[in-house]
Amino acid sequence: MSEVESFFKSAFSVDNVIFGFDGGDLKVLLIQRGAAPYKGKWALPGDLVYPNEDLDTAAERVLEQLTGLRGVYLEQVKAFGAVDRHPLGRVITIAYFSLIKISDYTVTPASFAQSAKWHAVNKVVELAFDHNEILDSCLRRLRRKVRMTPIGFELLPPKFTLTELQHLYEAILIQPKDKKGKNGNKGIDKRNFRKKILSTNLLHDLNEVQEGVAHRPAKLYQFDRSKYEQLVAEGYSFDI
Amino acid sequence: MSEVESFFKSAFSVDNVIFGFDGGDLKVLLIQRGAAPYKGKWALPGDLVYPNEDLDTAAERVLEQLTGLRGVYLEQVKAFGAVDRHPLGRVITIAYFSLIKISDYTVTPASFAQSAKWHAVNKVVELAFDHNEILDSCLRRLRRKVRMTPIGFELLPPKFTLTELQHLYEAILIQPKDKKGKNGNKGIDKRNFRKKILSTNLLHDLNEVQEGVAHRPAKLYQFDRSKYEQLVAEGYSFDI
DNA sequence: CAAGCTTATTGTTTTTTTTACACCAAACCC
DNA sequence: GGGTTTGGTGTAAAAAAAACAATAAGCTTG
Repeated sequence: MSEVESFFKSAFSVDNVIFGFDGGDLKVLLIQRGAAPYKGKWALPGDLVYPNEDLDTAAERVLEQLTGLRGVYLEQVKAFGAVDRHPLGRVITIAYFSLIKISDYTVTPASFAQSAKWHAVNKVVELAFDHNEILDSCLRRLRRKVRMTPIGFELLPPKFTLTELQHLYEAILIQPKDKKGKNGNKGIDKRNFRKKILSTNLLHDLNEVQEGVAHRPAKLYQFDRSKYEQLVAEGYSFDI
Repeated sequence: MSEVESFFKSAFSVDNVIFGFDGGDLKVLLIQRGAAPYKGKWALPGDLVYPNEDLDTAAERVLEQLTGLRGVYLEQVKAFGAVDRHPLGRVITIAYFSLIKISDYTVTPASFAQSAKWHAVNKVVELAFDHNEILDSCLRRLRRKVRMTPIGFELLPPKFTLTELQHLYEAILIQPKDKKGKNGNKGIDKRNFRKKILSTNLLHDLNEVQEGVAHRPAKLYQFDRSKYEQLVAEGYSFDI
């Protein structure tokens, strides 16, 4: 390792916690490492930052190389820099999380040989490096942020039902506390949730309904981003 | 610059926004740079991270070298890594903020030749590098955090009055919006503030009063940290 | 096509939290 | 002892949050 170490003295990287929602669980996109260290382990997608590249740009690049997506929600969380966090040298990493519509991600583009796969965040295994810790930080950040800003919609298709939206909030906010038995996590009250979310006036009723469901079809809504931005300019603050 | 540039390729630093409270204004401790770049400009205290030093440790070191203080409140905020943020090379910096009791900071210890000085956060001038942006981020973080966790007490002496505590919250939370004229920033209602803060039961009434004031002396209180930690263990969440 | 199944939709009441608001008390100064 | 200054207190109205259950709409099945 020593000749590697002398070459590879100090560097910085970005790691990206890419969240998605499949209607039931909150998921995170992980890659299986094809090379040492931690070969075979699941890890967050990430890369070293290029010498002339901003941190945000590097995070966008990692995201695009893996998913082909651009212009999606991306937020820096914090830096992780424990001396021994990387076995081959001093590498501090800047953690980001991004929110994508899971249906926009099809299969791994050709450019990435590694196998990438969605994992339910509640069932994530042991990851490479300090990536479990990074994931935890990003998840906590998401839990806080999703109640203060309307970023939840980034995880849903453009048209969605109120039930889907509620399930999204439940998947993000309700953590499995008690292992089993009667836990206090009842879920969100349906009537109160709908009342609250509709009272923001940020959902546009499309006058369309679901199709192909074996029960009463639900109405479809769309998030009205321009209205939100206008309200923010007037001092409005989203809060769910 | 080119020979410097080739030597000084890429590095990381920490910068520390050290907050204090003098009874009236929220302050930040700045140093005046004694060397290029930005010689003579005010800047946040910071330093390069040593090769075998954790990021948190580096931030603690910067704080201790400047103030002589250890074991004070310190929190990482985020990384700043624009390509051109440092004129001499690629340096990304990890921003921290810390909260100290302003009376614990006497004068610059001998180890630091630079002149360090408290500046009211509302009147901070143009700083070196991207330090204004870093300060803004840390201030926003403090504003959010001070309402969610009882960190405000870190800025007050061990014994304080409710009026002092209220002034602290006002100094942190009320931002001077409208330049002049009738702004909407009325300040916090005294009765409601006292009701709310006392209802947490986290303030211990010391049965002592102020001395040497030319008016009715106020009662002194102390923050009960052990009670807070016990309540947190039971699921309590501070909220002001 | 009727009965049954599944999910969607809706309103009221109670409780809790937040806001608004004004007067007397205590110490010092002169 | 009267004036000045800051400390300390309660109540009522408004707003927000929480608790709670019956009917509606479409599909499936017999």
